[in-house]
Amino acid sequence: MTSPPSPAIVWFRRDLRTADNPALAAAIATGRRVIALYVHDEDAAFAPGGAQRWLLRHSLAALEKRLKKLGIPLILRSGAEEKTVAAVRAEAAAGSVFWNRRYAGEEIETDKAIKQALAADNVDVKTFNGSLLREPWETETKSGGPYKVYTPFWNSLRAEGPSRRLAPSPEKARAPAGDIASENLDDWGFLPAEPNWASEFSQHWSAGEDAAQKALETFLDERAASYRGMRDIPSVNGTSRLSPHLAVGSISPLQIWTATHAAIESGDVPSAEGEKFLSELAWREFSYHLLFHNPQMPTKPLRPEFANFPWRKSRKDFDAWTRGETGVPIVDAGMRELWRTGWMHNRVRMIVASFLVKNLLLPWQWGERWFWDTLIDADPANNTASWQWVAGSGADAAPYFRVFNPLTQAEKFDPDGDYIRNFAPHHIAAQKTNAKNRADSGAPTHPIVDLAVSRKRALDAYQEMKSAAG
DNA sequence: TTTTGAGTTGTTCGA
DNA sequence: GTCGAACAACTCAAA
Repeated sequence: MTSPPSPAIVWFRRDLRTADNPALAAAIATGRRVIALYVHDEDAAFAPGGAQRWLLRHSLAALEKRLKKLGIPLILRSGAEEKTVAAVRAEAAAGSVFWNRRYAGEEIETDKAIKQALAADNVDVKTFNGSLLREPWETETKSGGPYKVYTPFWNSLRAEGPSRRLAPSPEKARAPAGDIASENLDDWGFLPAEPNWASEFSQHWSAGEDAAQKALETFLDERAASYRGMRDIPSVNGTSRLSPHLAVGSISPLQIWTATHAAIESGDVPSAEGEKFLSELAWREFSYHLLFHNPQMPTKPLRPEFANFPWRKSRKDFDAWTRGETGVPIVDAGMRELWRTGWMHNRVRMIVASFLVKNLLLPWQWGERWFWDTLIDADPANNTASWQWVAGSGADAAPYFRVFNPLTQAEKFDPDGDYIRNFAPHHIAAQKTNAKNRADSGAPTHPIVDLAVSRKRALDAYQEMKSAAG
């Protein structure tokens, strides 16, 4: 007599959805019983930061509901990833484990080790691309290497298109035969208690794949047609706001790509607008391309001459930046939007990052860590690649002499001061009492650094680095 | 192999 | 107020 086929485990990571989930679809297609597993490892590289835990809590709850409709429970376990996956595998006597790939260096190492250990126990491991349009190694220059400049990367991606098809949406899955122990989501402490800094988050964000699909539809129906003109105005809801969903995988870039192309083809979205949106999605792909080919990117400058850059180490200035107390209106507004909503408009991210790195001359790694902890959409590739881009140490980075002037930026992109009024109203009030005030978006009340002096200081520091390197 | 054109997001200065 | 040049060469990607 032969024993019944063993169950298959699907290990969920940053792919918290049932639609277009290649690992889940493949596991169900085997016809075996399916165990859906999520592991929370406090010590993992890129363990979620504080704000993202809020999103994760709600995204996991949504996934649990979705899986229940398919007929299977979501098994929650905490502990070291390698040990925990092995333990659940053994308990359930699973014969195979499926997952969608990750791309940060430490994550690749972890997954490799787990795969080897499982293979040694004769467990079949299958991995998939669930998070990118193309695998980072599938896109190459004509001479065979990775891209280091965005535009040719984008040209190539647009010409080649995604390298996979949408995975079929599952309708039913076979539940595990016996009970498999699961922890309680609410015991993980992902929601803040006192003080509840996330009290406003739910006004701005909804979690789960249904909410993600709705957000995508709304964007394509109502905002994509004016994307190019509106995407840079922080007081306007002009962007897709899909980044939190992408970060935890409640939507896939392929779902976005496919829907956007359909909207272009049906004539609902002008192609120039839709293409611009897709080119922003391609920045995420480019960041993953860079991360895969430069595993040290999260901590070390890509350009070696930055290794000895003369960063300042002022905790005091850094704290003022984190609290939105720099005295520079649009910088303070941005940092307060981040704290209140778990998100910051892309234009303002560039402004506050430039201010930290250039005007305050503080290490981009400090800013990266703060963003990691406070952004609900924190992403290992996007966050590190973008900070390096602003600092000038990254691939295809801004030239060193490009120092944003936060007042000019505010006049340009927040001309009526609507954004500043929303998040840092005290600056507007301060100006109203000043007879000689400039435009609403204008002069800071008491900036912690003089903008002209600190700009010069940044340019000198870069000059110094260059002479030292040369 | 060599050459050539180009490179997300800007600011300031001086005519 | 507007506009072009300077800022700095350097690396990348493709022909």
